[in-house]
Amino acid sequence: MLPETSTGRIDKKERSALDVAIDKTASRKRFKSNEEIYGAKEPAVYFYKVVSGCVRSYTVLGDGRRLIAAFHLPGEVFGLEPTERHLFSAEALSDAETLVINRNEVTRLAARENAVAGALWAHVANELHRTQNHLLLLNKGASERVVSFLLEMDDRIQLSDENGLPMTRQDIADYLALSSETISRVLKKLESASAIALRTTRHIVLRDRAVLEQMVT
Amino acid sequence: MLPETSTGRIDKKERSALDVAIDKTASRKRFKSNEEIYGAKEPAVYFYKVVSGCVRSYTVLGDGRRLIAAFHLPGEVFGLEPTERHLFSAEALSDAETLVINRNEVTRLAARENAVAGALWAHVANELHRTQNHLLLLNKGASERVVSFLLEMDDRIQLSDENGLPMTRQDIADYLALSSETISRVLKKLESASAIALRTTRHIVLRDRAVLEQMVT
DNA sequence: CGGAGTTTTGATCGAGCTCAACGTGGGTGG
DNA sequence: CCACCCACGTTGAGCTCGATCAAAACTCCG
Repeated sequence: MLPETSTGRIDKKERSALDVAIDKTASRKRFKSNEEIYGAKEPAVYFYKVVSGCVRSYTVLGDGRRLIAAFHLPGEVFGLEPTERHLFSAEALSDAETLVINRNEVTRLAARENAVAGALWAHVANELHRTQNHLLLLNKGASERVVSFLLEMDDRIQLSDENGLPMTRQDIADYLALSSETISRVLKKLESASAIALRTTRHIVLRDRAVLEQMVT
Repeated sequence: MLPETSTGRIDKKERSALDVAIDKTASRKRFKSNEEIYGAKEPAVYFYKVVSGCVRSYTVLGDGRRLIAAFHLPGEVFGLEPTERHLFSAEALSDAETLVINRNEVTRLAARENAVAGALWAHVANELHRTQNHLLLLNKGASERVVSFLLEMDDRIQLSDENGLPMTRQDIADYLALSSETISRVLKKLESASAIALRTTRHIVLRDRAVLEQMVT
């Protein structure tokens, strides 16, 4: 028990234990661009694993602004909340293919198989870690937020000419709690400083990772 | 498994299961005002339960600003991270008495007793829920943050003439990511609107909860 | 090509920060 | 018991960063 992932990441062994559980019970489902996968406050009957495409988890604040809590890329599990109801809504960013898993089946399995229980624990721990990082992010300046985002995305997908961002400027803005105009301006500034290159709007290449990393402090 | 606390709160049964575990193994330790309990990145060998006084979990950002992640009041458990090392530092706000629990002992117990494992799960789930709320908080205006804080504190301790806040303005500021000056000004404004009364600096009374609750939206 | 959604760019505005000065109250030693 | 003291809190003035508003430019498809 208590899988002790010092990095906060799900490690290989646990991931495969959960994967096995998922493969046993999952069915496949496709979502079109901007299609809702589930809404906040709905009973969390299912959770999901991204096969292809990209998904956003978000909530709409009282004043109508949208806060994106996370982007979910292929291979990642989302919607597996420790509560009975979803806290966030989820939508496909682009056309997306997912595996749909019945939550109860997996939790029943977890009661018998320790490895699965460990994987679930690790997943929540990971989620907590992510959220804490997001919290720290919002206490930084605009440039630092954008740079953190770029570095994070470059870790998760390889940013290159062939491999662009799956999300719009507005999505980035809502993730970083900035306006889309500010995203534009910061990116421009980073390009002028030749820390990045903007091949097209979606294709951003990190030119000087060292400089970028030292900006986030 | 998966204790399903829809409120995100640890429910009675689970709390007592963890309490029993704590009572079996805990020793008592006192900390003086502002004394460090543990530092960020230290191995998380122990976790704690507040008996009396108040504790803050915080981190210091790159630019020297301090972000308080949580205040821990009597009865609450803190330092029980899902990672091998503490993510935050913890200090006593005031003179505080705590129970110190060896983490391994409890996790070993959890491997055998399902109720204890459930309590641990619930604790992390609760922590996640808290952090998510904190995240949403930082996307609101200054007044809304302060009001949210007051309502939260009134839920946790009864704010009254006899029962003041345990923390300074600066602590509140670092929790809400505002300056202490802004805290002062907002409190003043709320008093002028007779939504609250400032008996002394630490003794704040909520006069019109309805108005306050409708401010946070 | 054309048209709608997205991105960029510019100009202005404002919430909250910073810096500085002043007030206050709780604790300590005489 | 009082006076002093020093950390804490309040108040004011000006500034800054990023939001907002407006409009032009680009891009992706039909």
